[in-house]
Amino acid sequence: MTQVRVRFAPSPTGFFHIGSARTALFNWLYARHTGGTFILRIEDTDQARNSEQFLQLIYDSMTWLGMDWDEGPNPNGVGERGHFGPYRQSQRGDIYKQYKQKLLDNGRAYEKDGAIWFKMLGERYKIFDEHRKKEVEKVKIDPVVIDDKIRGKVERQEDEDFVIFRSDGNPIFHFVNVVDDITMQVSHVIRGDDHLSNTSKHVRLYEGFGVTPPVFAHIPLILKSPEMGTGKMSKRDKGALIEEYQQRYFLPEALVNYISLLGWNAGDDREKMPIADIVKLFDLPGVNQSGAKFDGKKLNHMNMVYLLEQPADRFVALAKTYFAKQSNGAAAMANEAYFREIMLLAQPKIKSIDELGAYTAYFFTEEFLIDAKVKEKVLAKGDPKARLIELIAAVPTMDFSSDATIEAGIKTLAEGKGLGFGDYQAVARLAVTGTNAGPSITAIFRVLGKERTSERLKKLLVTD
RNA sequence: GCCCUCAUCGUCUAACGGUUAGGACAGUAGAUUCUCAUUCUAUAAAUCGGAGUUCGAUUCUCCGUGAGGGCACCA
Repeated sequence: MTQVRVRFAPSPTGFFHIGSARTALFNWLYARHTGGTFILRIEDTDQARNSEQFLQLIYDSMTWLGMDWDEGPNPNGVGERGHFGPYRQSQRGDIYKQYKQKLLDNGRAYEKDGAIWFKMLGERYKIFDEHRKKEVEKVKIDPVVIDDKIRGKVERQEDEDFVIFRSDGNPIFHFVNVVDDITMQVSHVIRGDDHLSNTSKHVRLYEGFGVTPPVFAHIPLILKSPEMGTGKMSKRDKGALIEEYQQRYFLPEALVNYISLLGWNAGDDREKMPIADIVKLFDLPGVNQSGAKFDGKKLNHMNMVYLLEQPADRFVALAKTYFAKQSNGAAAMANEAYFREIMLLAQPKIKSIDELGAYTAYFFTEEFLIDAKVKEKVLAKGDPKARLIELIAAVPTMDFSSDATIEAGIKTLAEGKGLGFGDYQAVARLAVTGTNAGPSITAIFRVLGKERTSERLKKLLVTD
């Protein structure tokens, strides 16, 4: 068994999207599963569309998702690792020239109109192509048979010469892709289904170089969800960009877990599982053949499940990075212990980190908003004003040392009036948070302290 | 138009040719907690159509249909 060498070969011509991430992930998983090598190769031959910004985004996204590469440019873009470089196609011009010459020398390439064409072998004839509205020259030739690890045997006729070097001197994708895979000794090409039709070209190129092609494995595409329309997921679709999840403070391991399930499963009912288990179980024959529609709701759910089980320290650290980026810096500047206490109250209640701001706002300012609808609702029920007055009177003598003592205090008050805890809860919550949602009211009282609790209760009474 | 690929609940997916076609997300209905969220319980929901092969097809074959991809001096 030869050593597994796989590569992920993005081009820095746009945002890093979920389809790219999944292709990268399947390559990475296969490398880690087999103990092979994962190569990151930058396909930046399209000088008109490349950008340094997008190149950096590739490094950042890969790193954030936890997909480390054994060979390729360094994550900071300075220098590189591995012995098969350079790993940026823009720096491999000499290698391409050399390989172009090989084809020129062995008669498999020729020049026409300033471009270099790859020559198919066989009897030639001309035919008018209705689709392209021009006459094309075709070659009578046997179909290429691709023994795909995921799709099985696929046959396709490749019966036209094609350009491998543009007249401006730059090589074309098919050519560089194959040359790089040869020189980097790539053993398995795992890529999107959209390349399946190209593969016959690639096989002919390998043949032209006299090299045995690698194993191919074409994974199904990620499609738009029904509400987004039809077709494959594109960079313009909502939820398609990795960057977006990073900015929304999704947990990368949740995102990785979710996308691993798009076209693959563990073989049992398990869905949420640590990356080590996915690595252990992942294999090419287990990959599905049909396209998977993207479901943002399931991803949200996965993220929530991961968030709930985060250790306190990691959650608080995540919350800190989130608040540090918010325009209102009050939370980020808050006392460490106070901040931590609040975040841990919020953790079991929120579905994503980016809800934290709104969810905990009232802890960090006295100028929090009162939700008008909630207010209307709460004030319409029972005699909230009387309850408020009673609370204001009772709070100064209550024991604020723990949730339990506060609960006892309110219950004592309630019992004295022949009422229940619930009769005070809603109006108290409205007064101190402005909402009808949040952690337990006793915890909020305790964290706010007697002073601020009293102030807020009084404030509502006055403004009411 | 030509070529390639695919086809199980709305969505992601299980099911050696023999199951009451299973799980998860999203629905719906209840229960629980001081609110909200979580959680729990219940519930509805699928084998694209037609031929064949077989004692028996979700599963194998063919034909339709539908969906996706490709057909560049883009990657």
